[in-house]
Amino acid sequence: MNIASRKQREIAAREELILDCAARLLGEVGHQGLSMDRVAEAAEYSKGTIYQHFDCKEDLLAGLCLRSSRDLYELFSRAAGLPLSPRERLLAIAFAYGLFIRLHPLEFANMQTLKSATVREKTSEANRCAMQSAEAQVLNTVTQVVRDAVSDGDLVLPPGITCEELVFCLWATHYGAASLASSGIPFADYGVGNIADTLRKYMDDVLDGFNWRPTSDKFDYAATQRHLEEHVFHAELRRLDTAPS
Amino acid sequence: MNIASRKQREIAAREELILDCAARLLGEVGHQGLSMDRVAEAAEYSKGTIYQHFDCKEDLLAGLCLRSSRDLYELFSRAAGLPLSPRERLLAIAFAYGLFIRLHPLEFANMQTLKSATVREKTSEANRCAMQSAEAQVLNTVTQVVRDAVSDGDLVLPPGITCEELVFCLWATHYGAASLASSGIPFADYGVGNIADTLRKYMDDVLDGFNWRPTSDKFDYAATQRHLEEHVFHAELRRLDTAPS
DNA sequence: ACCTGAACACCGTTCAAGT
DNA sequence: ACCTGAACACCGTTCAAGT
Repeated sequence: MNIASRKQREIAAREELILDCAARLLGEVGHQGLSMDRVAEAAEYSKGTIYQHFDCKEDLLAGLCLRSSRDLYELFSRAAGLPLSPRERLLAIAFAYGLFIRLHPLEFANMQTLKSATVREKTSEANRCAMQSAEAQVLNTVTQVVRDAVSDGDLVLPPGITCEELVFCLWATHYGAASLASSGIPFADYGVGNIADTLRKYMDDVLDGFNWRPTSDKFDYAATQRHLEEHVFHAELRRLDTAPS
Repeated sequence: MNIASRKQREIAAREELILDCAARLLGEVGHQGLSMDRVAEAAEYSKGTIYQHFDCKEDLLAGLCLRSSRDLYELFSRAAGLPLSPRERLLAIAFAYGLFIRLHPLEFANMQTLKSATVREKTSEANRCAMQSAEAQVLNTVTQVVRDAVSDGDLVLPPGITCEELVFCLWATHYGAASLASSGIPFADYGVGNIADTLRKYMDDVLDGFNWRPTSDKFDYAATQRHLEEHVFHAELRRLDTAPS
């Protein structure tokens, strides 16, 4: 029994090593250059051993995506747990999302890849379930903030829309904006210079439109933004400035 | 001169033939199965000839994407040109977008692929420019409807947000929702059963929040929706019912 | 029992050889 | 001048042969 569990730990450690190597390779050679050969070589195992851990390449990518989801969950948890009003905490989550994408552009691109039905259905069931539950954790973190706003009386949802549905639409907006922003389409030519600023302004207007109190004419959300930048996520922002990949 | 122009026409016709074959193959073998070998075989030309038309595989996919953008532009033009109020016409455009995605799921997936910076930068400059101008046409169609609303006095934009920026955010929302919807993530488990209905309801609330007149408490937009389904896009919807791929 | 790496099928791309 | 398809390098995946 003891031997078996030690063996299990070793296998888990090797899986982590493989994922570490894959993550590093992603940064060095990009998504296209990441091949099973290179992963095997970097991890100093044979390809057959890699395939004992991951059913196929997509499954390996799913492993990376799962890690990213957990990183994202940590950032979201920090944002959602701040001693601020629900609307400020939602702003903090949106900020954390943009921050995550800027900190980990390749990991975000990989998460986008995994949001393709054809890719996803090739992953192992174990990894797919794990990803699903990680995604649910992330979503629930946001949903809870909206629920807090409702129970505090800050937000009255319009009839026919639930907290979960609102969160889905907010997610779609931010995910869509991030996807388009990373597409290389020259939006500046269309009159959209700074996408992050545009999105933040738009979300202010949308939440004001939902009459989510305190509305932005009664509260200085720009000050919250500065607080997030200068204190809450200061360390992460510094990492961005020093290493602009 | 005459001979040269005839030759040019023949080359253009062959390019269309190649794209026809590629589009058909996309439906038959999917994105993964679409190889340059298969395209060459289906078009009954050698691979070398295919490469005379398209610099690389990504360039061929860009050719398909360009066609899809033109199809989308046609649908949007019809929606934007309806003899209805600006807000109804925006609803019609949103409907057309959802319709396009349901009619051409594989083409939409291909357009998503082309919205990746790494893929896009491999395409030929000619195709990239053509895609860009096609995208601009699509975007401008929507922007014009918003401009009409502003000049009619139906919509007063909040300070600090332009028509173009609003359109970008609306696009991000619908694009993001469509991407997530086609990801295979089981949103029903999170409490979002029907994504299309959710999005429509949310957009009603958002536009009401912007006080875009007539607001939905003064006007029956569900009736507009029925009108679109039963008359304007009736033929397309029938195609969907008869051939549910 | 576990790991290896040669072998296989396939793919994108090129280019010398044909017509 | 234009087209062809063999050849090349690479990739994901498998599995017989080792230890």
